[in-house]
Amino acid sequence: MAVRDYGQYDGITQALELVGERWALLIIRDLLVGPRRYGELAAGLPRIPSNILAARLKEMQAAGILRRAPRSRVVIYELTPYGRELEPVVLALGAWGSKALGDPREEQIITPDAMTMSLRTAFRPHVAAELPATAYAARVGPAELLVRVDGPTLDVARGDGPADLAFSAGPGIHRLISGELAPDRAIATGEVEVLRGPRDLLGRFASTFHLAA
Amino acid sequence: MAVRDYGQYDGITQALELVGERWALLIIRDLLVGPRRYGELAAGLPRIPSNILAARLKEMQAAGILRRAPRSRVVIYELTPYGRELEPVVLALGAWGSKALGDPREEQIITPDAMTMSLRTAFRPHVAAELPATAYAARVGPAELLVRVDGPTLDVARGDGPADLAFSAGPGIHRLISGELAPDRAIATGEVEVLRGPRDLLGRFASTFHLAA
DNA sequence: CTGGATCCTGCCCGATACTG
DNA sequence: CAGTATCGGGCAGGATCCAG
Repeated sequence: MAVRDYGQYDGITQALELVGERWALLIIRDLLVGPRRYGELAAGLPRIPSNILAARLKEMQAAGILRRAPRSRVVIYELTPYGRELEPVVLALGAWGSKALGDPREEQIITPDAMTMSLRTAFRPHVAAELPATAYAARVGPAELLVRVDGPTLDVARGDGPADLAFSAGPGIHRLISGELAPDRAIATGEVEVLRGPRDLLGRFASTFHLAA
Repeated sequence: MAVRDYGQYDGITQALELVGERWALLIIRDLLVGPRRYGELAAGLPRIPSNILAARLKEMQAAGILRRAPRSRVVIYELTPYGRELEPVVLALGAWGSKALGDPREEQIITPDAMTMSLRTAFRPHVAAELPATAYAARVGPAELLVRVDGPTLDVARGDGPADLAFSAGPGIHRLISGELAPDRAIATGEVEVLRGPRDLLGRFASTFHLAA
């Protein structure tokens, strides 16, 4: 730890020493959605080598960012309060990076946890507060999410459920959120397919989840 | 770029592909203070190998984060507007990391640019707005900074100048900003030495620059 | 002298096999 | 299922060298 060290004393450097290594912040991203088992983390990060996942978990545990918690026969990993304080960092990174997202390449996948954090990034509570409570069932690739907006609060859960609007989308959903693609055009081009519910609710979705340019 | 790829399509992953590699965000940190020449960047990051610095500059230039700008015979590097949008990310990282800063190790240094960004991180504009305009001349290790607070705006420049309060501090200045160390105790223990001006202005400094727990 | 490019060494990462 | 062990390759680290 002492050799491969940035050698500076300030907050940014310290942060990078703790979570600056490869894969670390993606593990944090998934744990911000909820506690996860080792296998769940591995499934959400298909390209991570298992030794790297194990190493990162150990390092971040030693740093007080996450903890191994035994839960009725199985072990789960969960963020400590200090680890949860990384949420603004992850949201800021997500907001910045999403502006540089082009079209997805063939091998790029969208995982449920990544999609959940993207929605949290794009969520505009002050806009949502003015709108009626709405539940959306969104299927993005293989990810099924139940998105409940109630006033200024957002809840995203995996799986299906009762929803005012159910739709299925490809990665083009990002262009909808970025405002690059208008809701009705998204439906017209087939990038978003409405499965149940009034299709004009997609406009409400787009104004609730929006990343400013 | 295609092999060492995270393989996911979302904002956070994209951000990490652009600025997630070693040293990248420290270069951004320094460029957020102002345009810098190659040698200035190298001086502010003493441990970076020159090939890595050159490589990062090229990569981030290709990504549209910074640009090489010829300025009267010399080349300077400056952030593009998109690169400047990383400021919230860097500030969030700095705020988070500074909470984990222990005592500095022997070899850890404080550079002027790092200190400038630390001050920006800790600056509380709403508090400063209630206080009279104040100029501080702060010497932290080898870094000499002129810190001007005028209402809700902050300006940090290198070098000396007219100031209401001039003080010299070690790395313990971070404990002052974190609230761990009261201003009068910082003076009493010698962690901060007031060179010119009324010493109770250090209290104003500490309430202007403060990181919430 | 500044702004890099080049070389070599070593370690981290990536991939996979293997084990409690 | 939850990791550990092992090995090869590639990026990082450090010194040196080159061009304008």
